[in-house]
Amino acid sequence: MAWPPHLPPPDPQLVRTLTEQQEKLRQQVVLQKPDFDLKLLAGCDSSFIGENILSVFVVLTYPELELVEKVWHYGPVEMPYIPGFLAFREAPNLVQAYGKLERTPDLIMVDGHGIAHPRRLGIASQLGVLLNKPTMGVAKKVLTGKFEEPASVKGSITPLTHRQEHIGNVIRTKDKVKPVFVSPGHLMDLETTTALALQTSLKHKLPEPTRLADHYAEVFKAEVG
DNA sequence: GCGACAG
DNA sequence: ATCTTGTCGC
Repeated sequence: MAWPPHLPPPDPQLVRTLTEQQEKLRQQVVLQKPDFDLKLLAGCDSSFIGENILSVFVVLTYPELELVEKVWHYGPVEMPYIPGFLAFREAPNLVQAYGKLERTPDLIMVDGHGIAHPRRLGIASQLGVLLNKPTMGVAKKVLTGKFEEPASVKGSITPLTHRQEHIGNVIRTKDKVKPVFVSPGHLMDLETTTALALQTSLKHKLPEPTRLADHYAEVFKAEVG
């Protein structure tokens, strides 16, 4: 994979190392119908402040979707952003934030892709393996694959495919608003992932877990900075 | 060879 | 992700 024109050219040696690590983690990813009885649903997101990263985790009840907990962790960013290797930059701090939760969620919705990734290991999948927890990815933009624009009415779904594989779905979670790209991360399947993304999308484009994590990332950011 | 590229 | 102005609609 090459890289966007506006981004600093990644170090070839670093990319080689990270690619090897991704392969090992990818082999641990499990795609299956989740076996949990969904009661607590978490959402996570990160924001940046200079050389530091602020990661947030929120936990909501299911199916009520009431916020019951929110935590954050602030630390230095060790890795540069390289398309396809986002997890190496954000996952470490997300794991630290996750450790601060008092409650144990049954599933985590991550801001980014799951297996809808060039090597099938987006940040949602990688985080799932690191935490040994069911995860699903909800991204605002496509990274890999082809798709048709879903109809403009909420609920419209279109498949995201890559190399003959159905790696995710493009979902219109709100009328006339750009769709989101969802894919299973770990210990999840595409069907459940798609259903939950829609079920938890209320009056906004993003499902509640991810939307609230995104929201509190801004709130905490103001408190920290 | 020419694009495209999560956050 | 972040920077950054005005503008449209509920």
